[in-house]
Amino acid sequence: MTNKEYADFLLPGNDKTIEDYEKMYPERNLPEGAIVTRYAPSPTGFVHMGALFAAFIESKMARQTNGVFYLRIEDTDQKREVENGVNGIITDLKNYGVTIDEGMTSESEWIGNYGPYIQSKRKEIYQTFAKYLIENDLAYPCFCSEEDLDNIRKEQETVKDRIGYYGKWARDRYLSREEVISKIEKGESYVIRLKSPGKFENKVVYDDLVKGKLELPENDMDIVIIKGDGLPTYHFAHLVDDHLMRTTHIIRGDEWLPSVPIHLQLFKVFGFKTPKYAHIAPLLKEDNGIRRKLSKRKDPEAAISYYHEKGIPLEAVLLYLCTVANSNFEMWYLQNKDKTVDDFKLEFKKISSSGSLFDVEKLLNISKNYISLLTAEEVYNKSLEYSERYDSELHDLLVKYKDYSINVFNIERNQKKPRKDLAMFSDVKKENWYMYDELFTNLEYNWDTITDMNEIKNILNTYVEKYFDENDDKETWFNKMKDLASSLGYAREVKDYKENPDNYKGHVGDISMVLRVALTTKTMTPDLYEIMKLLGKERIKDRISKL
RNA sequence: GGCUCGUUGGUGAAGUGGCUUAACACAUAGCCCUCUCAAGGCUACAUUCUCGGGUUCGAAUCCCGAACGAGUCACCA
Repeated sequence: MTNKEYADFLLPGNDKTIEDYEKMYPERNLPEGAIVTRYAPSPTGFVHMGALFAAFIESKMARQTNGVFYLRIEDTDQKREVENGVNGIITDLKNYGVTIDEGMTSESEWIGNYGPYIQSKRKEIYQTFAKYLIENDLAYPCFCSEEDLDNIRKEQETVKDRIGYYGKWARDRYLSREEVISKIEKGESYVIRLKSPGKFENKVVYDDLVKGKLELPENDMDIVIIKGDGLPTYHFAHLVDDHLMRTTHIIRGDEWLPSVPIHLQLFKVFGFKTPKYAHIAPLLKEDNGIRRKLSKRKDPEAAISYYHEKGIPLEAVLLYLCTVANSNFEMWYLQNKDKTVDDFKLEFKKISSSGSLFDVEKLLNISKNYISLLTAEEVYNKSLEYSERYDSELHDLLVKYKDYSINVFNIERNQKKPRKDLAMFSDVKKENWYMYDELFTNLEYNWDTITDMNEIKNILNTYVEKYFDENDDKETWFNKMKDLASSLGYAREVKDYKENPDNYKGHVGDISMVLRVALTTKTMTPDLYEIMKLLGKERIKDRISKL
């Protein structure tokens, strides 16, 4: 039996060679300095904020160098798979403005010339590469059961040796070919392991784009490359896929840092050019005084759908992620307000090597500023889009009163320092509900300094009878408020009242407040004159008389 | 336990031996402006960079050690 026959015996199936695949997936013809990156999730649910953070950096780096960003699905663990997982990822990415050049576009379709972009459809490719190793005596079958492995580990613990399947502990490493064949003929199941040429005492040095120069022990573990079901492990799939898809930069979470020696070794064994690595720290959350990784299971704010449901604009999320990625972005953006994230050049070197606390407070602040710079029409359109999906009541009102709603959004907006009351589109109803009669029910009035109902009635009646004229401009309107105040024994100016509080019942502000609460029930609203303008004569009189 | 990484305020952080009496932003507090709120303006908020040694005329920045935190050690990714 030749080496080739032996390899075919262990992994029967196709007869392609590595060269065939090299020809099928040639080097990419890209401009100098172009970066090829990928986002490679397993379809186990929806996208996590930390994953979006990584995907954001990956796509940004590709984009700003005129490179390629693609989506590859890592579905080699069939136990963990979730129905419709791929579609969930695609939607989440789309919702957050991360667009792909190549890769999966649905559960089973893809675009690009380096596919399939889903690992379960690449089984033959991995096996071809594994066969090469077997042929060259760099890989071998291992028949250890879970129990066998467990025993090895226990023994290592009692002897206080390093844990793992390596060197003298690699039980099946030296099995003869005859032994292997007879085991297989008996029907024993097996995996394929790398025959690691590394020594733990040796160091491998490599330069991580984020963490800097790192010195790690060489890999000496005979890691599994092909599992019992014929599918590859992450390590092997990483080698094969990122080589054939011509990825230049591997950007991933720093939980992968300890396996870099494995990956470096794999690339070396095949003689392939190693990609550059950038290991980014996870987003953190403070929980009872300790910092831990933001967890999708424990933290609702970890799922990016959370932001979508609240109506936080995707631009704001991206703006925030960009400040976390490169903190100099914040300063740059302050000086370039008319620019967007796309115009900023992200740098690997400026990515923090330790994890950042994910600060929802700051995100909201960014979002608030972002929304304040939009036009009323834009706010309307985005609110419409949001409510269409998440708030049908609001949606109906926005459709029914389109121009009116735009005018409501326009209050204190077209000015140098625009109003900043909306941090997300779910705030629209919270902030503006009283502008819609349909929502102006079940009222609870929050009177401020003046709470005596007789006095309130007196103020309102006097106002409606003597001072209300819907055609007044703002100055006239406000002067009339002052007239009203003084006619009832209140100070025209707040200052006067503060100087001689005993001379007055209150001041013009107290009077305005009565009107404000009567019309909106709230003590905190935007400009009262503007509100009245939009409400109009009939509704003003109506709301006051109903009171 | 082995290996590896990290540690500047409540938070994100700037900072690479003298320009730092530690930038900027968020949060918080106070004042001002003001018909209310939001915004805006002003002010306050680390005498010190986890701790302990060392090198140096000089250290947050360089070296050594410790503490703490994190990651990893699967036929999961």
